[in-house]
Amino acid sequence: MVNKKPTMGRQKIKIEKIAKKSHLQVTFSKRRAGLFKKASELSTLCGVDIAMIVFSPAQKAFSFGHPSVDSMMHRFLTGSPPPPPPSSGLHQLIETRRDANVHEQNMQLAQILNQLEAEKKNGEVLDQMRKVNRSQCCWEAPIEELELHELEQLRGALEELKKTVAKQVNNILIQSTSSLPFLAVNGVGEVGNLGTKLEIDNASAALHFNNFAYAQKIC
Amino acid sequence: MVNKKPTMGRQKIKIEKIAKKSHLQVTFSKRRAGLFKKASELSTLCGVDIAMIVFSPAQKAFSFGHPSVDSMMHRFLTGSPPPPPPSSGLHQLIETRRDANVHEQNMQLAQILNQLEAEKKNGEVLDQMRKVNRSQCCWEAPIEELELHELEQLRGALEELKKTVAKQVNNILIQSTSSLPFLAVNGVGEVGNLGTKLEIDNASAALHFNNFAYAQKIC
DNA sequence: GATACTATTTATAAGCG
DNA sequence: TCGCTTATAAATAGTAT
Repeated sequence: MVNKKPTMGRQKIKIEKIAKKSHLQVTFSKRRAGLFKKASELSTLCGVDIAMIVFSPAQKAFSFGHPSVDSMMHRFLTGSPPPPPPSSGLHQLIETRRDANVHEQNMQLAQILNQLEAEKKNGEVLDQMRKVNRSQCCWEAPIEELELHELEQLRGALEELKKTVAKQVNNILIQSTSSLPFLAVNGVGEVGNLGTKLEIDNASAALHFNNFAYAQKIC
Repeated sequence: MVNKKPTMGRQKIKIEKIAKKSHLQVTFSKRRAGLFKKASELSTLCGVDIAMIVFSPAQKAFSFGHPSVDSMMHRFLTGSPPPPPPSSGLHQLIETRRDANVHEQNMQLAQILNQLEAEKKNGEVLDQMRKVNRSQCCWEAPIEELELHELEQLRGALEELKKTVAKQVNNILIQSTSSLPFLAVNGVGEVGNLGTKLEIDNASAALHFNNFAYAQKIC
């Protein structure tokens, strides 16, 4: 009887950058799928919202977002008052926050997540940026030298944002937003002239949640 | 001989909303940790960027972000022509992009991811916002009525950003930013009078990166 | 890049302190 | 809420397609 097994089976590996590119590619593919599945399961099991973005080694990006965005935006816009947070001690909370640096970071994250999800919905942020960008151009000549020193400040800040976007144009991104069953729908299409591959996993799911929803309303 | 085993061992479960609340809490805790660990591993193994936010059942949010941005941004900004997309067809890509709605979304995602990671590093974005906010105040009176119609546009766009942040104050967020070993540092603290719990997993990871830094420089 | 096929390594559902 | 243990469910490394 030959003891030759078909494969070595799973081998233990160190968690460190994989050198061999082909190998890395396979691992990325598998683990990304696994990660998304896990996220999807967590979302379903606990009824929570999850947003995630993963940039592939090839400069493409995969994103996963659980449902919630829809319902969240809905409540948000329709203004349906959320149950949990009793608006009572809200102000105190706000005051306290000013001293908590960590909170600021958290806020930023939350804010960004919001935008992120919002964009997915209607591309609001991009519109904002364009608007800013346009305005900017109009100014440079006419005002700059007058006395609007402050304006420079603002402009600088905006430019940063604008540029960040502009600079990333060459990053072809793949976005796949899915919820469970996670691999349900799958559409593939070619876009652009660089052989860019666009993949979209989309399974509109059952969301729950309303975070920023009331935030808007209360403050 | 008693065949009584100490435990049932892991049992198979259906991927569906967990009813028992105490159970759900435990599962959430464990799986979130597992998810973050997986994300961390993927990030390390493949050297890719990952950003993720998870809202807990209690309206708190956990976020995970891996550094990698640096490598991406670095290549991007230092102009080192990224292997795949030869910067040659950049303009074409930009043009093409205008017609690809999906690409816009992707860009937005990328941009936001960037900001997100940037904040984690030094709260630059927050600073930006504050700056903008301040500048804004200085203007309102002096210029507004003159002829800077464009300015209004810009201001409006900025206000949106500012407001988004301000409006989210009541969302206590738990941010855990970790890289491997992922559970290294762990701080817990109580905040506010709502029994809000703030948890922070912080493994000042070895981030590398300065996004807006060179962005500013290059553009 | 994505899949299929196993042998193994991991992640975890339960249960207990 | 956490931490720890155990038995079992899942994920996945190595390969080949």
